[in-house]
Order: sequence, then C-alpha cells, then structure tokens
Amino acid sequence: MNKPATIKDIARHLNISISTVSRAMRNAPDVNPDTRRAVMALSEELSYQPNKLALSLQQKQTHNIGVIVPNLDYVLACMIRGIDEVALEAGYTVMVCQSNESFGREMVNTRRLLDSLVDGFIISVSSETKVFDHFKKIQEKQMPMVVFDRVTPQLIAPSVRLDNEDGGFQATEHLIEQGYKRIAILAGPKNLGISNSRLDGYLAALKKYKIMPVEDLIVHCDFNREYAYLATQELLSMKKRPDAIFTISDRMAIGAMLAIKEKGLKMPQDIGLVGFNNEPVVSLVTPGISSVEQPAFELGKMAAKLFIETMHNNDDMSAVEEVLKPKLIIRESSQRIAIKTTRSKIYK
Amino acid sequence: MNKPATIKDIARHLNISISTVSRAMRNAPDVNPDTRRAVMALSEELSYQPNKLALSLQQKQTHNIGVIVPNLDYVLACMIRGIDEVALEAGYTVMVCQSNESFGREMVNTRRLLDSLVDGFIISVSSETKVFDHFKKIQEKQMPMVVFDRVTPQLIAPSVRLDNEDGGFQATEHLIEQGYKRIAILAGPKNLGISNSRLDGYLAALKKYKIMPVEDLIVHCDFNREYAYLATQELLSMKKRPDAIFTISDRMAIGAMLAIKEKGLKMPQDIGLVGFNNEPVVSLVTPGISSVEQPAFELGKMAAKLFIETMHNNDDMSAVEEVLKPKLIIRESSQRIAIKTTRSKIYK
DNA sequence: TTGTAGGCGTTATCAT
DNA sequence: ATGATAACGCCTACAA
Repeated sequence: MNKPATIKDIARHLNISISTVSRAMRNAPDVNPDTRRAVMALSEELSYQPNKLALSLQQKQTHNIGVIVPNLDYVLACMIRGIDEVALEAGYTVMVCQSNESFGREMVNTRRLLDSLVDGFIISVSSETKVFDHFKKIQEKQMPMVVFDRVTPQLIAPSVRLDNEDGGFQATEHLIEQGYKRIAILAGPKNLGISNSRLDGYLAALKKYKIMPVEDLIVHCDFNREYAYLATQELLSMKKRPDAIFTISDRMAIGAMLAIKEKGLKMPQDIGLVGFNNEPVVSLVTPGISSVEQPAFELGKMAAKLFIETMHNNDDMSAVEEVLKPKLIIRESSQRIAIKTTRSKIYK
Repeated sequence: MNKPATIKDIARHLNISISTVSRAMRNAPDVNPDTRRAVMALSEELSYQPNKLALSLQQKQTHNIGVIVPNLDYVLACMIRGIDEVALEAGYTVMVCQSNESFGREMVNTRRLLDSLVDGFIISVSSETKVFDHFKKIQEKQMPMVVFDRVTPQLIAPSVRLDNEDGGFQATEHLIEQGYKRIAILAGPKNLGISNSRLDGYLAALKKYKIMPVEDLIVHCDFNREYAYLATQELLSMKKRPDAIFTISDRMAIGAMLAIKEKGLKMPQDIGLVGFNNEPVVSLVTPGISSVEQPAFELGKMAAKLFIETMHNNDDMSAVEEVLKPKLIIRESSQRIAIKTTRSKIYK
C-alpha cells in the first residue's frame, strides 16, 4: 500500500533538510533538541525504518555473516545456535546455507552470498569438497573467514575445532581400562580430517598401553549407519573377533549396535561400544551407548567470537586455531566394571 | 586488496559510457556485438561481479526469502531442505533464522529481515508466540508471507501444513484395529494448533468405532520427553490403566517408552505405542516405535512454491491452504496381529 | 547503437 | 545548528 517512509519524506513534511533528519536519527551531537524531537515524533508516526540496503551500499558492509554448513544435523544445529547467539549480540545477522554435503551446492551458495550480501563467512566444509577455490575467492576479497568443526589444512584460516585426537584417545583409553583387549575402530572416509584425527587418538591410546595395533581392526567406511552395520558384521565374523568397537560417529555406533544385537552378543559383557557426538539418540537406545561429547554450542560461540575479532582486527589471524576438549560420557554399552552403580539410573 | 570492479571501471577502461556497459552485461538487444565482446572480455578479466546491494536498492527487491523457524530439529531441517531446493531453482536465496521457540527472538529476527533484507517470509510460528503483530507488520508492508507446518488461525495467510487430524486418526484407528481397547493420548500444550488437531483425529477414530472417550486418558502435557515420561507413569499407575498410548510426537513417545519399560510392561503385547514424525530415532530403539510420517521435504517444497506463486501473483492468496497427508509407519511397538511376518526385519 | 541525466535511500564533507 | 552536494553501484528513460 503506502510505500515505506524515508528520511526524505520526513524532511519534506518537516520542512528541513535531509541531512538534518539523518543526523537527528543517529543522535549526532550537533542537532537542536527541538528538531530532534520533531523528527523522532514524525518518524514514529510514519513508522520509519532505515533502509539497510542503502546503508550497506554506502558503507560497504552489510552486518551479515554467511554461515555455510554441510547439513543441519543435531551437532551442527547446536553450533549454529551458538554462532547465532554471539552474532546477534554483536549486531550481526546470520545467513545459514546448507550445502547438503554437495560440492556444487556449496559453490553456488558461497558465490551467492559473496555477491555483497555478507561481510564474511563462517564455514564448515562439505565432505565432498576437495577443491577450495571458491573459499579462496573469499580470502582474495580480503573478507573475514573462519572455519569451524571440519577444518582442513588446505584452507589457511582462523579456525575452531574439537580436539578430535583427544576424543579418540579418551574413548579408546576408557575401553582399555574396562579390560577390553581387541579394540576395533570404525573410522570414517580417509580424506576427512576429523576421521584421521580420531584414528590418531585411538592409536595413541593403544601405544600408551603398549597394545600393538592390528590392521584388520582398523576399518575405514563411509559416514553412515548402513556402512557401519556391514563393516561390523564383517568384524564380528572374524575368527578372532574384536571385543570392543569405537565408532567415530553416533550414527555409525547405531549401525554397529544393530549388527551386534543381530549376532546375539551382549553389551557391555561380550563386547564394548563407544560412539562420538553424544547425540540424544545414544541415551535412548538400550543399552545406552557411551559417546564422546562435543561442546557444540560453545564451539559455535567461539567461532562467531573469532569471526568478530577477525573483523575488527586487521592483523593476520590465520594462524589462530582454537581447540576445544571433548568429554567422554559413559553409559552401559562400555561399562563392565562397577556395573552396579550405574544400573539404578534407568531414566536419562 | 583491489576493490571489486564496477561497471564504471569497465566503462572507463573501454572509453564508453556506463549505460552501454550495463546494457551489454544484460544482453540488451541494441548493442554492438563488438562492444559487447569487449565488455565481456574485460569484465571477465577484472572478474566483475554485479553488486547485489545496488541492484536491490534500485529494483526494490532482494531475491531473498526470510525463513523463520522455531528450531532446527529433524523434521524442520528436512522442510528447510525442501524450501531451499525450490527457492534456489527460482533464483531466490534463503535466509534461515531460528527463534529457539522464543517470542522475543522471533520478533527480533523478523524485524531484522524486514529491514529490506528479504522480499518476503516463510514462517513456522514459535510455540511461545501468542501475539502476532510482528507478522502482521509483514502483511501491512504487502510482503508475501507463507505459513508452514505450525499454522494458526490467528494468522491469515497462504499456508502449507500436514493433515494433523488425519494423522491422529490413522494412528488411533491402527491401534483399535490391533485390538487395543483403552487408548490414551499424550497431547501437547492446549494452545498449539497441531496438538488439538491430532487430538481431534484421535476422537474421530474413537467415534467411528463407537468407543467412548475417557477423560482421564486424554493428557495434555508439554512437548518434551520428561513430561511425557511423567505423564505416562501416572497413566500406568491408574487402576484401569490404558493398554495403548498415542503420543503426538516422537520425543514424547520415547519418554513414554522409558516409563513403560521401567514398569516392566512389554510392547506390543501388554501395551501399544504410536508416535508422530517418524524421526530416525524411532527405528533405532527396541522395539521400533510405530509413527506417523510427515512428508517434510515435500511440505517444504510446497511452501516455497506457494511463496513464489504469491510473489508473482497479485491476487489475494490468503485463502490458499495446502494440506498434505501423513502416512503411518507401523513397527513392533503397536503390531500385535501377525507379528511373525514382521519379525524377520530386524535391520532397518 | 550509444550517451546523458536522474533516481533508489543513506551518509559524509563542506559550507553557511 | 542546518543545508547543499556528491557519492555508493546500478538501471532506465530520454536524447543524440
């Protein structure tokens, strides 16, 4: 109906100049209190809203942050909440785009946001991505860019990530302490950084306890339930089957659990199981699955903080690398010592 | 480093006027092929990218859609994927904002996007929201607005939603057909539309089979696991306890299941259970929980389609109301007739 | 076929 | 304390 009011309209109505209105609006020091009051009153009446586009065009910044994520699963959603929290506080609006783990989609989204829609990016790389030119374009434009969660050495930028190696270590050490001897690992795809780090942690734990790693117990498989299910079936049909499995994601843990149950094995007595992420589902299945918890919300907040800092700081921050510690949450699937103390807690 | 090139730069380099460059860029019909080639070549070389802000300012449209959602849970994430798919196709970029079920946050987000950042909205209302002024402001601005998933009569706008009543009906009828006699319902908060619709479906099914509804078996409780757990404990401690429970969300179903297991009752023999949403978790617990599946991805696509239509169509579309049918997925928790045929399917 | 001029809504600079 | 003017990058009459 009535198109939105502009400072021009206000100026005309009040018979003063545009610049005065603009000043009054922004609480500039040198403007007559009466004038300001008049301006405020009228702008209220016309329900004036400053036009962000014009402002952005003029100031060459949008106060938007582009967030590119591969999907919207539980952990990522938590992280985004964290990003959102801090960004809002700092006066930024977050634009979330999901790439569906697709390289092409990731490129399209990045390019779109790059077209003067955002001041910078907070990025978690799609698993399909092996070329990083579209992200490098961001850096060429001198735009702030923070990488989070899925960090890769191929992308030199300030980053926030979990100490994945420590996560792998904690999980494996826990299994060792529970008396498991032949511990297998379902690692993810070989090209994924988090996959290898968690594997490194696993190896480090074995080393600490002077256990020789067995090649057949180290299985690389895709990041989902079906593959984990199949891989576990194979593991369990070995002549010397593993007596514990560490999977580097909860979804994989669920797959493993299905195979274990099907085989008629009991957790934690016959076999131990530990997952990664501590998604809600692991506390809902029976037995509850132990899992390495990520401080996802915190991690998101940290990413946004780092972004803001990069924004307001002209120094090169690309060497900054925040690393958060995970925390192992122990449930029935891996706890065979002192079982009695945990039995009571059926709920939650 | 080098600030982005503009048509102005190109014009200067080529010693032609800005408008000619502009025309060449947009494949206008009346421009000399040679000129065009030259322009194209140079714009390539300078890696020219049109400035979206300037364009939006000039054309008064941004080609962005604001999507406001209460959270990023499984179902909503699917819907957003659907929205994204269609929007991208139509040349729109999606800006997702989550309100965290908070009224205040919802207002802030809406206002921010309203400030000339988007051309319109696709909205799912937060559960906390009881006043709709911030959304009405959208309509006052004559902006397209589509409501999806959580629809409310207080917001007159084109909408896409699930046939929640039918979902409630299907779930309840299924339980009746399986021979359950005293069927309880864990409904959500009374002020939520989807809650009441699913309850209506429940009542309709009872009516069809001439079963008198029992007041004590109709429980309103908050939309989460804890409350459902407590409510179920109460139900099970009644002298004439229900022999089946229909919960209007899967999270509630999980809560109910915990209470049922704790009580030592077996599903589906002693008691039947049906949830709503068909989230992945219901197929992972033991026994698998039957659940009403939403065509979430489709629903999202539909919402975006409706949005685009509203956009390109000046007619009043506020009466349009797309309703999609849900589909009951039957698992072990409710199937006590012909159990043998399902037993084989342990996996998936 | 091409160029000129004005405008989109805002701020910044320089006068007054 | 206030106004006039140019600029941000682009488009669209209208004129040449």
